Amino acid sequence: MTENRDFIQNVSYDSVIFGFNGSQLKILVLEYHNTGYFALPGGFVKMNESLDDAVKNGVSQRTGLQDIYLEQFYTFGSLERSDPKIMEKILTENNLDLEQYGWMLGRFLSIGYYALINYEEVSLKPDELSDSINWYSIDELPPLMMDHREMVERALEVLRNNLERKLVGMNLLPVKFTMKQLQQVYEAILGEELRRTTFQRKMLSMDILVRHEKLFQGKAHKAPYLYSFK
Amino acid sequence: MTENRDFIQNVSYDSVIFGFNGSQLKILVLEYHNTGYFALPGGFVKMNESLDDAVKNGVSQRTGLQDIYLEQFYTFGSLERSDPKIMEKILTENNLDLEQYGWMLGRFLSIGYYALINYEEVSLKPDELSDSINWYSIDELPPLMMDHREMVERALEVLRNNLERKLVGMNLLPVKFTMKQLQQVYEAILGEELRRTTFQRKMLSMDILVRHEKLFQGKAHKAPYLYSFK
DNA sequence: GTATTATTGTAACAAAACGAGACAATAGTT
DNA sequence: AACTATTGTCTCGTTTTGTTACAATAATAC
Repeated sequence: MTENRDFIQNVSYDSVIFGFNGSQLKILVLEYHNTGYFALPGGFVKMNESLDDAVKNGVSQRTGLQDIYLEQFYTFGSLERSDPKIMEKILTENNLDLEQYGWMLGRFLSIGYYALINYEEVSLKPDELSDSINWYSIDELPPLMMDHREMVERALEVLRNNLERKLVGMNLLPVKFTMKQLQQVYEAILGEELRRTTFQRKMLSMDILVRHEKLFQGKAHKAPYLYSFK
Repeated sequence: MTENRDFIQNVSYDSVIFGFNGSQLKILVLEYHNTGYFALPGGFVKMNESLDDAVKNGVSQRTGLQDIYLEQFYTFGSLERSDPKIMEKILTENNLDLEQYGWMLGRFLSIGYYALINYEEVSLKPDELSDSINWYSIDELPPLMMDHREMVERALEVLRNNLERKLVGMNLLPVKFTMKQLQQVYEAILGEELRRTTFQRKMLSMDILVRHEKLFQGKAHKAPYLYSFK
């Protein structure tokens, strides 16, 4: 089987890119040309490039964003996870030379990263092999190829565990946001409803927020304050 | 540079093997022949072997244990972490052919795992390249080569985070243990002292322990109960 | 034996955190 | 001017945690 000396062999990365549309947690999923295969955005690591940079560049290219919040969550290394049949179909449907790209059919370790990005700011760009990249709500995902579904589950699990210790909201919300928006981010990630008063009290007591002017939304009720992270 | 087709190229694993000697948290560190280099036990992943199995086998061989509790904690992928000079010295001091083992001098991604094992049960075996493998207290480690020190720090960090969610004590203690021993494990991992009464109340309220007979230690005070995990 | 000692198990009370409900303030609608 | 939905805050009761206290007890010293 052929190789590609530019990349580390048998290693890939996959990214679970989270965004928040105001009410739902979403991730980016791409679809490969004429195959029906849905997949997480992924890529390979160049021989003279750090793992973090490889992921950063890949996510940047697809989202048009710089300064992306990334967190590594797991490395997938089972034998069963790799499926040369699937990769072969993707290559042939893209009219790619199996001689040249045969290295993609081998067994791969894949390092999983999740990204938290501001949903509003992205401008999506599919890569060469895929004809679309789109947001999907995390509870309405299409069937994902290989072990990508498991990757999403595990990313979510780690994200939930990190929720208390890292300022997750900062990366999923605009700079200024209401308490309700912040609560909705937490609820979307945890997949459960939170008590409004308890949530508000806790957030305020943590001393991480700055209160700004009120936000007048043109609604028939009291206007909420805007907050930002300190 | 030569290759070895049996292994995935440019990928290794390293293991932080924790044990508890009754009062201190310790890890296994090996020393390479005639080099002064101290390192974490590591190895490579065979092309037809899962990542988990590779680590399991490596740790088994060095400790003589089966059924080892392993947890992956991070994959290290910077460019600077690899140092061909160090690897070259290790190879030459072991009289190994640079032509045959030259693939070890390249750039490596390394997947970090930590293991929790029963200190009493191990029978240590150095591998071919190292002349010793020994327990070191985590606050009296020798200078470790490359980024192995950082690996230990990060393993500890993840272990601490997992302390509440996983039954860490089960793997570091004998089957039956006293409440004080359990507390000492927690204190050693957290690096801080815990209140005896609060700790005891919390552990008992979690409904994970079974109380057995008392342990008479020949000491001039009340004998503690022995416990095991449910 | 009996007093002594250090440690253990648990109770008791105080302080802090949290759940649940209530209510006043208020931006816009009717 | 009355009404509506949402927000910010307070209260009160419950649960959890921190702290102190104390009785029980296994071995030792006498």
